[in-house]
Amino acid sequence: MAKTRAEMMQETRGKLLASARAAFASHGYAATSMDDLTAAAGLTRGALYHNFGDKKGLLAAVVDQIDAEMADRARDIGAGAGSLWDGLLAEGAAYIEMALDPEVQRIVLLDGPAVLGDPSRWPSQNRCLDATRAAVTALRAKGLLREVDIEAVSHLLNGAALNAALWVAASDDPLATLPKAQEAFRLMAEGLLAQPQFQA
Amino acid sequence: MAKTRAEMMQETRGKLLASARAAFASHGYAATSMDDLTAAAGLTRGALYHNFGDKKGLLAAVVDQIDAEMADRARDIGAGAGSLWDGLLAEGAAYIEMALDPEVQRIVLLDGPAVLGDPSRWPSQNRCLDATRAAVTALRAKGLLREVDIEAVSHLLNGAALNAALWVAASDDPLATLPKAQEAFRLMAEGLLAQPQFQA
DNA sequence: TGTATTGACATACGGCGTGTATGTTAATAA
DNA sequence: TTATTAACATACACGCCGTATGTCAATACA
Repeated sequence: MAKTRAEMMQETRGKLLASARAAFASHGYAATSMDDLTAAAGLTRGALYHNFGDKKGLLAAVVDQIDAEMADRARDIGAGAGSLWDGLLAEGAAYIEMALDPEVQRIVLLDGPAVLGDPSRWPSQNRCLDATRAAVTALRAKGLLREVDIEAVSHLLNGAALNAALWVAASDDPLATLPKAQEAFRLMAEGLLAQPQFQA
Repeated sequence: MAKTRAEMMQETRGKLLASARAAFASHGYAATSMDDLTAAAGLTRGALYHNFGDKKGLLAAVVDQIDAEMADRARDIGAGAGSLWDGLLAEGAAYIEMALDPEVQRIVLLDGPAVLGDPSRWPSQNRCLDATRAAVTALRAKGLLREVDIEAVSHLLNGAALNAALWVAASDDPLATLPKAQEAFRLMAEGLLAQPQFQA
């Protein structure tokens, strides 16, 4: 069966995204040229500009893709936990672990915010924050928390996990550092939510 | 009195740093050209490459300068507090507030890590982290904490403050959001350090 | 004091990369 | 079957970084 035109386009988009992910992760956004990128995918810059507008558009698409995968994974892990509390803590631990991936670290955590500008204004890179917010919101809706500024708490927890992840990735022995970071994060999250102001 | 040569050089370095701070903060690192930068300072690119090596070197110098100012300010605020506990919390609040400054936000928090690479490997942008680490270390030395993984806690607190700062800066009404972020951060830090594992 | 030398900075040049304008070809529609 | 659109390739113009070279004043030295 001959492929339809829309299918072909999806295929080229996929090739470009895959090539961009590899290139951005290994050399960084600024140091990768569109020529090399597209050549590695067996295409030219014409396809790229036609599909993604410009270089920033391509990065935005890549960030969005990775962010979606992270959110999916975090949600599965959170849903597999016994309680909402455990789910929130497990998501945080998973987030720290996922940031060990160079693609996540370099593209989503470093280049993404710098190139795309203020993260909170962009639709991408917000799904993980949305997951944290949803977890905190659920806790409050269940009556397990009260008077929580959900936004503030979400951003604090996300930032803590993010920086912990960067620390882990930069450490001499990431695999040994990871559990320390996850344990400290768990203590932090529990300590915050155990504050008398929040307890129902 | 005629200025000596070293004084002249310090003066040009200062001019270039000041011009770079303004340009990087307003347009971002990538969108700033060395020609415009130096022309605004009444100089040419020759002076820049002679003094800072390359564009990254200039950014590193700017980040270092701002970071030093932040650390000084945080240290003053921390030293003015009554206790070590209050000092640590006050430094965190001050950090969140300082990140409202576009120079801090854009240059130190966004472009710095992306362009200069892994923050923990760079001497700059670590003084604020050093301050947090020093505060936690002091608490432990005083016998007020035990069995704290100082590194993990420092990175968690720093990351939380950083992300909170970005959230505040991006909010519709930063001045109204700031106290919420600071309050939530205080609760988080207190909650973490109040964990039974840490209490002496 | 006169000269040599160094160093701070300016100028000139080459190369690379982005973005756009134009061209080409294959698929859909009439 | 033909006209049109859209996906993609090719060609060009512009800007910017980094380096190589040049210039001139300040210091060192005799």
